[in-house]
Amino acid sequence: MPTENVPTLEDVARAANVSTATVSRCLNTPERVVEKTRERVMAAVEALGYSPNFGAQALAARRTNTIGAVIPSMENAIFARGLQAFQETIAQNKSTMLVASSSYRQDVEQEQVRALVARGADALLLIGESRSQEVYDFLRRRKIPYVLAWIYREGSEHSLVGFDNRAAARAMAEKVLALGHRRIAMIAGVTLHNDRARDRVLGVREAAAAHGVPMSDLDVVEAPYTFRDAEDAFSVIMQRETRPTAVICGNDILAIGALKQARAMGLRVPEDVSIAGFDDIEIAEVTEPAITTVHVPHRQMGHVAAEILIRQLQGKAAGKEIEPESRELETYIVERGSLGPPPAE
Amino acid sequence: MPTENVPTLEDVARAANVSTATVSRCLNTPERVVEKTRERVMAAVEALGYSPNFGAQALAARRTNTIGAVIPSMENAIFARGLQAFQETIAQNKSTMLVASSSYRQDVEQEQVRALVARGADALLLIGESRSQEVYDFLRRRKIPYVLAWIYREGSEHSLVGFDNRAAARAMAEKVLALGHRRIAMIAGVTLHNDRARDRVLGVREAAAAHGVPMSDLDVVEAPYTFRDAEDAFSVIMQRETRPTAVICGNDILAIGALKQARAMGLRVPEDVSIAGFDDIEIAEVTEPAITTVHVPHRQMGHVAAEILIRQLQGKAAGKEIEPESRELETYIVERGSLGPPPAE
DNA sequence: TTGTCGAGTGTAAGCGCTTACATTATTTTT
DNA sequence: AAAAATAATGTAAGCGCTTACACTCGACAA
Repeated sequence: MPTENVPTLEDVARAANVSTATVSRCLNTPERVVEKTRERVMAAVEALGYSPNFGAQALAARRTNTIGAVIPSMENAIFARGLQAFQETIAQNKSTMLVASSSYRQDVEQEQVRALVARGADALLLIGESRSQEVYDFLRRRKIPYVLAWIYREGSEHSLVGFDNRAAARAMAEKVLALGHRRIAMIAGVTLHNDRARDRVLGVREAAAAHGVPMSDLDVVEAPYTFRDAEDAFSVIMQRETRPTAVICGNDILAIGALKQARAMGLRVPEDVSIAGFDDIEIAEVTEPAITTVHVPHRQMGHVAAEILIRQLQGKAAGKEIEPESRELETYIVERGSLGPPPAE
Repeated sequence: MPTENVPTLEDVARAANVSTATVSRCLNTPERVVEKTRERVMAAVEALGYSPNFGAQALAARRTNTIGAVIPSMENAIFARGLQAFQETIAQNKSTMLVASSSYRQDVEQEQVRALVARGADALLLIGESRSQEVYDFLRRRKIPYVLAWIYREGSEHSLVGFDNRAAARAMAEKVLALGHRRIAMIAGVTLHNDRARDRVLGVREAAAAHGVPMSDLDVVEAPYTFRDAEDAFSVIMQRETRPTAVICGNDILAIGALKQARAMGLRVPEDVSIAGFDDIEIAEVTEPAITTVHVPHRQMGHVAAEILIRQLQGKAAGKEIEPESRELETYIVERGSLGPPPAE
């Protein structure tokens, strides 16, 4: 039976009859300790049920083996899979992930970044690129490696792991246009402080313009990422003079809300109106009809983001400067049932 | 411009021309410092951009202001809302939440508990009650307050915040039986190491037995909480000699998978077959038909769990023994479209 | 044999903070 | 106005660990 009080390094050292330095080495750099000693120490560790004190370790080593992530929301599944992959990769590297969510608010995000850094996060995963310069300055001054995910563009000064939201959205719009749709509308996410949402709108607008299809400001309505808001947005869109034949949504949550509202309005999808999503989260597959959407490589994104951070951390430990490293991932359109040709007039 | 290096308490003390103790007090117990001094110190804190070193603080104060949570999965929305509420309440108390997910595996969970404690978690939120005694012993020895959520039963030695899964499932089954169904089946979650899943099965069986409705082992099939597995399970069930007229699912994910498969098989819900869910996660509302399910007070659960932990932590700081405190919450059935009377024979 | 070297281990100085206790300033009491 | 009580601040001892540096000792070269 272990003692009442939590054992310390010193207890182990005493039990194994070595110095605390040796115990520490056994735990951190076992190859620097001769086998016989190591065995003795490990036995003592085992016997006492020793586990290092995190604070002390962090203080002395100036490193916490903790990587933080600030995501906009944990209430929907958009970031869940990516984060899961991120965490798995982090864990393989003997680090822990700390998550915080910002509710899509820039001020909250900034607060969370500070909190995570204050708690010793060695590195950070953030979503998207648009945030106050202050945050970047803060991170740079503190020399904290960070990677921005869910986004990619050439020539950024940051480390980016993601895809070109604009191009992907454009591709989806192209597909919609290719099917013959000429009246299209969009339910976008809230674009304020959200570059992914913004880029997706841009992509759709670009494609429309390229095909000479007019899209007024009224054809793009923004909605927070909830089913309810999407339903309302869809209603608004469909009550306009000339109804669109296709509604492109900023993500799958919005698409599902739109789909539900379409049904409520007695519209068949895709016969009466087509709906397209973005993200390919799990539920996009189980609706009726299933959502045609842009597949995003969530797991790969989380995985690669983790790898980059780990590499930067190693470089930093070796005294090198942190240098940005980006990676573009591919998206593709998954054709399911919600997108079809426009109804004959 | 702040200095190149991260400022320490001592830097602040020097800048404000006071001792480090005073600075520490300004930050932690401001009422113990006279206003004029405090202003001076705060100005210095501001000017230097000081933020305390987490490790040092944890080491000296023997407390991290971190509360850990180990949930079975973050890939589906089951725990998301509850966790969000938990985190909000924790945050109000100037603590941070650390999340880990166990992928519904008991050994992984045990590992995560250790990891969180090693990382200095002051208290822990766990899901359900069924885990190795070792874990409880470990927590008790380390004097770490913990609460078990998503579950409730009388007379537990632990702190429980949740609802009676068995009674809730029984109520749902009663409702199904009251509608006239006499051939019912269940798609349950994997019951191994999962008391919520187990209790839900028990509740359904109890109700069936009470009404003299036979339920063989074949009528209850277990499936991991994914759409795909639920689809397969539904197929299996519907291929049996005598088809059930109602399928009660262990949670909404399973219900949605079942619903999808029903459609794929050309069965109308609820005309040909009724489907019931459990949890009332957001998507249960947007399927067609929407899922009739057991509403679980996710947010309240997270909120109350956090409150209990905070209280226990305060008690502990005051030198008291940790004493378990439980709270039962109410569930109710939300009637939507997926449950109806059985088809006429 | 002596000197050199390197591997293994120990010594001890912090890491940046909190807090018990000591000291000094201020207020209250008599 | 002096004594006593109280409030504000300072002093300094850790908290439990890592790691630079010092030391010991056997292997090997000269």
